[in-house]
Amino acid sequence: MVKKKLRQWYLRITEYADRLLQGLQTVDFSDAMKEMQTNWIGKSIGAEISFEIKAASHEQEGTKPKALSSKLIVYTTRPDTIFGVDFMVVSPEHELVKLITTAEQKAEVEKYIDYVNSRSERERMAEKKITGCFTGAYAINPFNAKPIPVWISEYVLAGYGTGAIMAVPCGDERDFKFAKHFNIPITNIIGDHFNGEEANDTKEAKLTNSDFLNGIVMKDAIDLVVKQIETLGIGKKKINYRMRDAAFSRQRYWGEPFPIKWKDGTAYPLSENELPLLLPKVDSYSPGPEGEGPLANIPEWVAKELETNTMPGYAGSSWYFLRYMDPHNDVTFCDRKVSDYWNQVDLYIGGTEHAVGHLLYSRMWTKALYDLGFIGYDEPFKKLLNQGMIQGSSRFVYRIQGTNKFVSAGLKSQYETNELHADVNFVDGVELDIEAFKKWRNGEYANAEFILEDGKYICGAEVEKMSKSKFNTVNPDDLVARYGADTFRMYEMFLGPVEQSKPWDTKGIEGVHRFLKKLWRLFFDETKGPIWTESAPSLSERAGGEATAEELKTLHKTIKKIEDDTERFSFNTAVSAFMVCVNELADLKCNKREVLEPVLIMLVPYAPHIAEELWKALGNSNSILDASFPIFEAKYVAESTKEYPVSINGKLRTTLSLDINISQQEVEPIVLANETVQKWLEGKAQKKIIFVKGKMINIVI
RNA sequence: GCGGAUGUGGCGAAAUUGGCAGACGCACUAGACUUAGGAUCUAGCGCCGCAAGGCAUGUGGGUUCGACCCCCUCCAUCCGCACCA
Repeated sequence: MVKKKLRQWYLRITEYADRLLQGLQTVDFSDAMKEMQTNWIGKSIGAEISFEIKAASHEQEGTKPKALSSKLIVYTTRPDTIFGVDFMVVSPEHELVKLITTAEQKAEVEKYIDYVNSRSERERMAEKKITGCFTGAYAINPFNAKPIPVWISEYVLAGYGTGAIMAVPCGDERDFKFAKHFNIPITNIIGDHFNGEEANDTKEAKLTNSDFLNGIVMKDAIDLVVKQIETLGIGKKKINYRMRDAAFSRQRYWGEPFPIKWKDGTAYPLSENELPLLLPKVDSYSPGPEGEGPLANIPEWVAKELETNTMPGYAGSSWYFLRYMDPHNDVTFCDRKVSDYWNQVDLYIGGTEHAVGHLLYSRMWTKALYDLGFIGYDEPFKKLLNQGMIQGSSRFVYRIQGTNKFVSAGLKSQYETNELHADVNFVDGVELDIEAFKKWRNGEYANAEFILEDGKYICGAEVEKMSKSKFNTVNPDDLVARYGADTFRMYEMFLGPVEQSKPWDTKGIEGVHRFLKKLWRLFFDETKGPIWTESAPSLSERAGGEATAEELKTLHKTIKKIEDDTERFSFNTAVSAFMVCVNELADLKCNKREVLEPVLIMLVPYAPHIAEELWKALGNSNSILDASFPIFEAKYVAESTKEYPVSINGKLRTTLSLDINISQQEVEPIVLANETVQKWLEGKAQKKIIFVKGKMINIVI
């Protein structure tokens, strides 16, 4: 493997950082999503302060300090701690390192930089060792002329802020640990708030040891110091973002071409009449000779000096919803009148895995198009609903180290084993189908031996992301073939709240399937054929009369529930409401078109195929998609009495059927006369009777 | 470490505004129909108890006439970010 520098294009998303942050307040996203984007953008308000540097070792030797033209500029969010700075840390890659390192420290610094370079990013993140090296140089605190040793350490990142920090060990945990590790004396500027055992990042402490800031509460001192450094011309207020510009070119894959051509090493955009730039037809998508994209393999493309990188997937995914509004327009991507008409995407259902990618890029893209006047809004998605992930349920086998023997999960503690994913498709529950396992991966385990428990090989199990690499993927095609797409769709909805993740488990799918069959039987009998009836006798020989009050009550109760549940994305309870409805209609032996037809219409989004099929079976010639949603009428569900729960001291003891409009005065004597209530009162007088109309009755004794 | 979420029967879950905990479904038990049942129907099904009743929404506390729901403590699991000064 060889590391190579490649030409890359970047999307200047950092230009939009602040607006992407502001915009979050105007959209209906979950808090988790807003939090993720906010953290990713990582806005921080602070100051850049520049420090004079002197090479102290020269001074000590009595020679003239070497005049250093470069100053050390640090970024801090806590300028109020300026008098607590006990050392500086610059990143090992910082350009100043070479300039300021003293002769005495040169060897050590070089050794340290070699060490840092030897470590991969992964190692650096995984093991957080405290490492560092003194440069021999000192920065001068501009307020009290105190010399501050300058160190280098890998914990300071070159890419953030100025790549250098002022370390305040009494207020920052990492700085504190660093100071302890290298025995750097710690200045306490927060009085009692610092205990010497750990740093305290409070902003509430009154400053001590801080010259002109003494006695001022830290959070109030921040602006004071910023003003002061601005007056002195040694720094300025500065806002930083953690977010980086997004790499916007790809080499390995086919993607949209850049409308860019090169001339003498300079990139020029193609003129309008050269657009659209279309990709050539190719047979092979292999990468170009020097790790460039596939386009570098195409002579006519290269001859025109066109850019050979292609765009990443999110180039298209950032704005496709606009094209969907006006897909056949060959003049512009989407006519302004059209996008004004459709406006924002009302509801976007997607997973959180796109939180800091696609969902951030589309927001930026929309803002750019808005700025250019192509669309009239700068947020793409009005509301975002995060559906949970269907996770995989992984199975593991345990191979005894250095052997081809596998030990059943219950016995694995007796051996040194390696855990391997086994394909869930040949595990029944947790029992491994050994023969299938032996044939797996072209017989890689054909000669494996197995240590069984009770004659079975038991696998370990864990819930993980569903992924091919974990061999825990299941193919929905099998289920669709067996139960149909409607059952599959409805079962997914029935599993639980949409926004919750859960492992894929088909245990309950039968229930949904039975429901659909039961629905079917309201229309058709296995032997008799069609059994639905018409309300008006003249329309059919199967006349059933008017729908009864009970039938209409079931229907309208369901209309209300489905409307409400769908509106609040509570699909699992909506499915259950359909089940209740069909159960009730079956109990009532209701086969009336007048009642069944509205149920079908409501069912369309949940089980579209069967709804349409039954709709057609009823003799409708249009599509059920064009039918209008049934209208709820309260009169059919109105009750005249209510079964009130009666509690004594909050514990349910009995229920009473009472007039819906009964008042507290009327209730009290009825309740007190009740046999069960009398029994529980045991002759004692009640202190209070709580009566909540339409809800409950509670007697306090 | 920081941030977000979630904990309710054997299982998936419901309880929408603080007011009957467990709707609906799976699994299970018994029965009916049947040549048959991986079809359908009936009944039962949180735990303890013969019953009356008691106990139950991760733990411990608080507020309230009343808490799965509000507040505090702790525990567990999942997800995201992970040295961002």
